[in-house]
Amino acid sequence: MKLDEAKQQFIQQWGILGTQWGINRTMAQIHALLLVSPDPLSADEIMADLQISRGNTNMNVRELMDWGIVEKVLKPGERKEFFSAEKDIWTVAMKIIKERKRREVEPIINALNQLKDIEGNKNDKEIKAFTDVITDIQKFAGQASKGVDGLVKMDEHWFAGTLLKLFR
Amino acid sequence: MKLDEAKQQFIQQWGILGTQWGINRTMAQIHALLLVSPDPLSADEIMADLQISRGNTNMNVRELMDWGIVEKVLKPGERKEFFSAEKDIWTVAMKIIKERKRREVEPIINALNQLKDIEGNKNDKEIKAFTDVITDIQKFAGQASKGVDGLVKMDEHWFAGTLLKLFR
DNA sequence: CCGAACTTTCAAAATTTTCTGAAAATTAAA
DNA sequence: TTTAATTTTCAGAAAATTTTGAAAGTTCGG
Repeated sequence: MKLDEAKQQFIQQWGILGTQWGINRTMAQIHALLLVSPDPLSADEIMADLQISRGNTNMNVRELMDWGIVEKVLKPGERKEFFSAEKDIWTVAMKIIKERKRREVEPIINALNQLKDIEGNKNDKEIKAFTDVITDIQKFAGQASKGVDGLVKMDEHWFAGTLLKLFR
Repeated sequence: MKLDEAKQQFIQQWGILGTQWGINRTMAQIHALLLVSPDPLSADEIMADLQISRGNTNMNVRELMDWGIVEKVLKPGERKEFFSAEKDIWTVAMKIIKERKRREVEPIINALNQLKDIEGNKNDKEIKAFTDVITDIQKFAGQASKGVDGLVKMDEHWFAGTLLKLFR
């Protein structure tokens, strides 16, 4: 298979995967494109490659930067901005998981707290079923949260180890 | 807070969370409703509660059953079908993770295999950047997959333990 | 069988999300 | 400062997804 064909297929697949997980297709595609580009790309290059508008490019690149998995790169003597993706997949995964937890899961878990104080007899079947579910979700979320933090720590720890290797 | 108000809020929140993770809002809402209902509900009850059409109810309940987190319950002497949700949150989470992995992640990981065989010099910067990313994603996916299978096993093991408790 | 009760399907409508592109804002070289 | 290059914004257009509801299909008691 030719490189360009393979790249396009990868970009399409990554876009589909993103969509299925609630991530904007274009955002996932830009991410895929930057992942497989050895050098940083300009907005114009992204636009040309993915056939998308400047506005779309701009918004999704910014979003990727907000997630901490793409960064702006300035080349000396060039007016344009270039963009480069974090290449270490484990680090990428950790950042995404951490960020989604923070943005999407934590607010809801907090909101659940307010739902635990229900008027009426705590032994009523309906009330008990409800508060039990809320409590269980909170417990589960707490455990899952610890698990995720553990993974993130692992990553940071391993990163420190890698840095050391550079000096050996 | 009144029970019904809290229920409605929980259902709305669960729907939003679902949406953000690429799950149909109504599907998540039906799931939430069944989670907090002590008894199985009929399609008519779900329709009335969430103010949705029969078709919508039917499709999303079927999808929840496909995921293995809602089951059909037949009451003796009743013509109607009733639906009940798996109440153990850990089990629900494991089923969802397992299923999403199988349906959405695995097909893409398999598709990546075909992208690794690129025409041209393997040392070319562009080609190397591409194949390295694909290889890293596959490695990562393999590890993550093992991790998930481990969690699922934990669940099954723990389930056996719970069964025992019923007899103590 | 028949027909009432219930479930399923799916084309079209409604809604939500995403994308475009031109105007406004910003930046920096001259 | 002026001007040209570049980035950002966002209202409206386009696309994708979800929902409806009525017709078709199924099931089962009599």
